[in-house]
Amino acid sequence: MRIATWNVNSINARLETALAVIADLNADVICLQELKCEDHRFPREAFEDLGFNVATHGQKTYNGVAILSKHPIEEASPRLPGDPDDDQARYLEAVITRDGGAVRVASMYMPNGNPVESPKFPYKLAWMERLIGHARGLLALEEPVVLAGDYNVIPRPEDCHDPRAWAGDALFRPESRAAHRALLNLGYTDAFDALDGRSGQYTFWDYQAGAWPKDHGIRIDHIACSPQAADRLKAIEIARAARGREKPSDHVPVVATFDL
DNA sequence: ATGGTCGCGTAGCGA
Repeated sequence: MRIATWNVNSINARLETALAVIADLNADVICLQELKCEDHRFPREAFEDLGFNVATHGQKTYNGVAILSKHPIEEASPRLPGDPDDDQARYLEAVITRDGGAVRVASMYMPNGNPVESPKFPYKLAWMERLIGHARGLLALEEPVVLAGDYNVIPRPEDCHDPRAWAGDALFRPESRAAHRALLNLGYTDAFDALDGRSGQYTFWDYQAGAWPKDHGIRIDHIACSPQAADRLKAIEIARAARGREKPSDHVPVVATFDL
């Protein structure tokens, strides 16, 4: 089973590009982020025509996450537990079933957190703490669990072109990196760490200042696997070519392959 | 060169 994550940066502005990118991915499950539309404006039929089941959790203008799956989607559950007042559409969890097994998949769009002197940074850290609490509970199920998404965290200095340029940014602050490590330290395996780990393998390049042609990117889209998923993890790929297309998202897909 | 680019929605915010 191939499970992908991709921050699409508006599904409606990107539909033609998205259909081409997704055709190339050959994925069974695709977690999308930054839909930037309410559920009734998601182009569901375009993906159903490609053979995907569709679950969405959108909102007007900002955020929004979806799960596309060639296998049945069960127990689709929007919202990260732990704060009933959080109305930002950043989390959708579902169980993907196929003969003889199931995998629980979350599509996540973690808060950016900038500027760090604003309430956005504590919101980011609180969101990550809620995720850690929820992810701890999921481990008790002893199931294959895959937490995929735009984490808005640069894990290591080697995951950005110029660490000095990112010093102090919410994506690279010690608190953000520590929260990401704490999630993994619960017992989750980061798919890229486990199978690749190279420097300079980016998943995001800003639209500004020639970041893509200069390869001034950052690696912020990640896939965390429970032990039962990590046991079956076989490959990790970053679909870098997507950034060179017409009308690209600023992120590219990441795909993990499992013996599931 | 003290900006630069997108998307949403139609000004200015978010990234």
